[in-house]
Amino acid sequence: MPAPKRKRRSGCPVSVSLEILGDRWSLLIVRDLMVRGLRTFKEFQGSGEHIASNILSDRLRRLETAGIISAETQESDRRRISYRLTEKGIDLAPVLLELLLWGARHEDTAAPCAVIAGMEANRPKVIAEVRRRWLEKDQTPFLPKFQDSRADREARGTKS
Amino acid sequence: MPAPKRKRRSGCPVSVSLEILGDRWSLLIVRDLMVRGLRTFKEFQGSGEHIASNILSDRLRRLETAGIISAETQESDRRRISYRLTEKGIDLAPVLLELLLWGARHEDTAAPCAVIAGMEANRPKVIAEVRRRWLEKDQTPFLPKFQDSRADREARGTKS
DNA sequence: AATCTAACTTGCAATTTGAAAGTAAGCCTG
DNA sequence: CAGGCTTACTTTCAAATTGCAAGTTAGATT
Repeated sequence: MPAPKRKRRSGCPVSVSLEILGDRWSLLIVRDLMVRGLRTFKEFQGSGEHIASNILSDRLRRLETAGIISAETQESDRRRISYRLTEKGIDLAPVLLELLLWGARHEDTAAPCAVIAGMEANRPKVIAEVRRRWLEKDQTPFLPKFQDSRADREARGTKS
Repeated sequence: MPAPKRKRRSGCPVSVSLEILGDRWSLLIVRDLMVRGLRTFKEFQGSGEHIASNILSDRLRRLETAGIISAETQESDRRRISYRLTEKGIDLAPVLLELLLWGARHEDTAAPCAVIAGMEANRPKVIAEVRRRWLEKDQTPFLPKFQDSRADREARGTKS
């Protein structure tokens, strides 16, 4: 309902969503906040995909401008800024879940089949759990880091 | 299961999906194929968001390489190339649907509330219908073009 | 006071985008 | 069957974006 931004390419909701989220990094930050319990700049940097600090800074600003995350300096250490998903941000859970399921089904990823099958069969439960964790500020990781893909591991195994 | 591409940022399925789909255009082409019945280069160009021809060409190539669409030159006119979603491509329906619902809920778009509410309440039916149309090559548009947003219309109404 | 740390900025080269113009293959018309 | 159209691209080139490395600044720590 809110936010009449600048000029849009079109009024199509898909197009509008993609203007906000359509890049290689924004949804990864949302993922880190949503299912990995990460909160700070430094944690995002160490998140495995090696985002450059200027890009991370830019994306955090855009996500905040878009109302998807909010920033708050921590009381205990005022250098630290805690980022948190807004309601609009947590509402991206279904998008992220479907992206995860699609990637796991059609690409070579490090996600265990059993986990994926479980999520696929219980979408509403997964969403509800993610949402509950957000509400209660439960910060324990819901999903692990999925270190590397099968291809990567094999490449390492069969060295050269 | 297939396709061990080149080097991945990580094995996380979300990250992998975003490496393939994470840009402003790819999913719009998928949308045009999935719900608007568009098939050809020219039709995509006229789809409302004004994609440049070099970008469109590049994205079609990438989507084909990724196994999301397939290309076939038409018998009737061999200049014409018909693009079609593969199974992997039609499996993006849930991703697109969730992006649509999120955009419609949180941004100012041209999608009628009633339509959105209907889709939100009947996700499986919407997906099934989209899939059925794909299987049967039913080309009649499932969703319209969503000409422009409320903001746009108001701006035009209150001219200057 | 000196050092460390977190979250940025800045500089700059390399890549990507986007608008416009060009091209090549295949149709179509007189 | 020549000349003009149409479709699907390429090419060109300026502008914007990315990514790496090297600062910078406010605040904590020793």
